[in-house]
Amino acid sequence: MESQVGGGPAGPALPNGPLLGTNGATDDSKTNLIVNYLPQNMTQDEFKSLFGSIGDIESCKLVRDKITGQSLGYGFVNYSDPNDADKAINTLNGLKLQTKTIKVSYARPSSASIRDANLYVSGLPKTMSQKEMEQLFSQYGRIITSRILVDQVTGVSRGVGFIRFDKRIEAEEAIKGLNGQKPLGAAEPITVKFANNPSQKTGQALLTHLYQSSARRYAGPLHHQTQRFRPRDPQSSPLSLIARFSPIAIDGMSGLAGVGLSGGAAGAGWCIFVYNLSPEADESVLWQLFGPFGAVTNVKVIRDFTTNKCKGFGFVTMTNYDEAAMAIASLNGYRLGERVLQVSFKTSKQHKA
DNA sequence: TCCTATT
Repeated sequence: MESQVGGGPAGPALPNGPLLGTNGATDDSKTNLIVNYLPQNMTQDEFKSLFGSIGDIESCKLVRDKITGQSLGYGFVNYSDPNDADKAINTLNGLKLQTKTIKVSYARPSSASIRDANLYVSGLPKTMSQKEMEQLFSQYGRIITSRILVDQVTGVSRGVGFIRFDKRIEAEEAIKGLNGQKPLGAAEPITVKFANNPSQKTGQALLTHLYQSSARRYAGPLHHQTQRFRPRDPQSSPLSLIARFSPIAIDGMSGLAGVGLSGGAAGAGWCIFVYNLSPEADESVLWQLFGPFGAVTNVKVIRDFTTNKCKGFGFVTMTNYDEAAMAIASLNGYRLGERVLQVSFKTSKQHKA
């Protein structure tokens, strides 16, 4: 649906490495997706597992900070089959994971012209809605995302927000046209400038971020998103956290799978047995149920080979014991539609030493 | 005065 770069502009695009046209068949605009608003603690393996549940993945990448290894909260998935990409958008877009609602959409062709196109806007009238702000900016180009920040308690606008344009030149034009201007009937002029670069975070900010993103989340599926936790006792946080967020931990599944944990074939973690799923149940329902409790590395719905219907049970693998225990405590007896789930740690009969 | 969308 997006017009491709070959649309005819004789301008200085495509410096030397065209993304397509090599053999006439490399158009990935229908297989390549971008995924936004991922939970901070999702790993590459979890990311791959989630999107691999839809269909064969050609490649996927969770984008991480080059230095800290921390997830930047978005990633790319390239499916082998365009139909699977379409299916991923239809079934995974809007999926709630922890406190985030993920967004799944086709990736635009990568290009320098779409980078640094994010604007920070302040001084907005408190009454201005996101839609009104978009209307104000839309005259300068195609808006990819917009957001108005609100007070976490009252929900009222803080008068600041973000506008991401498709192209950086559009953002530049918007600054020229709107910075210092008064929107229609507003008492004060707004300030429009490029947003801070995410990589500008100080070490202190990063540390704070680590503490916050690791604070225990609520107990219960899919609902309230309270972020009001106090920083934990410093003594209780450091090592497990650092391990969790280090590059070693992120890529460590391959080499040390199963060590010290009840491992399943799916990899290291705590395997959870989920019983009384409906015949129509699919992987996404397991992600929805367990995702809010913490790091989920794998989900599997057991299906009848011939009918392809769920046989009534499935498995979920979670990385951390306390999150798994919380999920079990909360979801065992949980009513899903007309059914009451039974949830417990998987009892392993194999491999009795 | 900053939500985290370009490999």
